[in-house]
Amino acid sequence: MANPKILIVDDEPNIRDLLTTTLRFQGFAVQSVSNGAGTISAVLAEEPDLIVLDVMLPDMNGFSVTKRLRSAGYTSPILFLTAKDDTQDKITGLTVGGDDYVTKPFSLDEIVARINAILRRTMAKEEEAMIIAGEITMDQDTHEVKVGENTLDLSPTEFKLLRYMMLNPNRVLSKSQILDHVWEYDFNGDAGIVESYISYLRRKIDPIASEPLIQTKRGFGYMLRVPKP
Amino acid sequence: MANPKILIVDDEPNIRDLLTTTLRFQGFAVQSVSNGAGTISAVLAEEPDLIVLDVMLPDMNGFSVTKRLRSAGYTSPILFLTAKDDTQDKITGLTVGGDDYVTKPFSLDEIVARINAILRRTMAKEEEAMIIAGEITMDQDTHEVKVGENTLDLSPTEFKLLRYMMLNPNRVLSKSQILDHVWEYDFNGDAGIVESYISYLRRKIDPIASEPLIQTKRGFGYMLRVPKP
DNA sequence: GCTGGCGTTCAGGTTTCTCTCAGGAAACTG
DNA sequence: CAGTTTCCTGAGAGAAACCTGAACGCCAGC
Repeated sequence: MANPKILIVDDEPNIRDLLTTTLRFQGFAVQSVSNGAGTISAVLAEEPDLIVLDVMLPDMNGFSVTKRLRSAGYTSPILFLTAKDDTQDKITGLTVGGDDYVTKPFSLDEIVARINAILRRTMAKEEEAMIIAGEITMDQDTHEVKVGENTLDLSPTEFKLLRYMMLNPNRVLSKSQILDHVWEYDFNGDAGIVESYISYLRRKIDPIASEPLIQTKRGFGYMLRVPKP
Repeated sequence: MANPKILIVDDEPNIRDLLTTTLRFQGFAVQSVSNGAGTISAVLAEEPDLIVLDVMLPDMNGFSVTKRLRSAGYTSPILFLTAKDDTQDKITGLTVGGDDYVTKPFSLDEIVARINAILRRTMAKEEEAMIIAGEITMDQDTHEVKVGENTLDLSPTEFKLLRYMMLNPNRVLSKSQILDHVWEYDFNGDAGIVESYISYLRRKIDPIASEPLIQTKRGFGYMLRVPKP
């Protein structure tokens, strides 16, 4: 099967570029438009497998766009981008079927994970819900993480950090790389927070792992060590 | 495949020349421009496989340039050059979609290694993460170095020095040559530090190697001896 | 309103690294 | 063989990178 097609709808050029670059790098075929009016024609022309749709557009809102898409016969799922203070019922009104939403500002890791989760359900992409890295297993649907037989209890950020590392095993990841992928794109703090969270993860993983799995590569970053298969 | 094309964007002529010469010698097809305005047209005309982009340009900053490149449909990776005292949050947002950054002042070895790492991932250049020189192997992704079956634990500088020597085996490398490639370009200390680091390397390698691998060519420099295959 | 979990910052402590220097060893020169 | 040059390496000062406990504010749920 060819690469899934994704259409991005957002009026902020920064967000559009950020998403376009990231998703292209993930192997998706990406198109983007900046307003609601262009969405309909782009969808009809491209027939994307998924739409990333900002709810607040200058010319029309997510309801109108969705309504018009649905009545035009488009049935593929939509991932909505909403502001954090949007009311819950406004959001639930939008997400029917395989749809989902993430709040702005998001982290890139988050968006990619959600998109894969949706596509896993709608296209028959089997088997990818489970991430396995050595003795650690992570179920992206249930958020269950295990080291050997022991279940790990992680905070949301710990979970995302570990997921990012598990998706890039045996590779040195710099602190800013981690920051860019795991934290929200407008995070404006110090890279020291990565050190803190690495410390938290170690405290939870090391006591039950057979060996230290998170290694420090001084001067370069961190690495999740996974033995060769 | 033809040689990868690289575009260098920096306003300091010294840096431009330094990079141009080095990268041409590495076999890349190199072009260079001095400001942000010229970048767009150069990119569209040349379609480089990678851009080396100084974040601080006189006419516009790296963010603006990147933004305009991305919205012009240019998707190839960018290696950013940033000042070391730029706060980390300025760097944040840069390492997305295969992009990377190095801080000024850099070492030539560093730049070349990063460029190759990026191209390895974006163009399907497989298998080159591993550098092999006789009984020494070096994995550039995991930073793992082995002599035979034994793993070596190296400091960052030791690692870079050994990498440079492994990339130039059976060739006498003068101390100033080593200094130019392994140390940052503005380092103005004594060449004696190379002696120190050669000594460190020997102390770690010789006990587990079958024979002394680093040879002194008195009056000329050092050489990593690798038997013909 | 209270509580507890979470994200974030910060500072002290610790480890590790870089770089310099100087005395001694080795190699070359005449 | 004595003098000279070059190289080797131990010791150590200082800096950088890293780790971690503690504190604070925020927010959700009770």
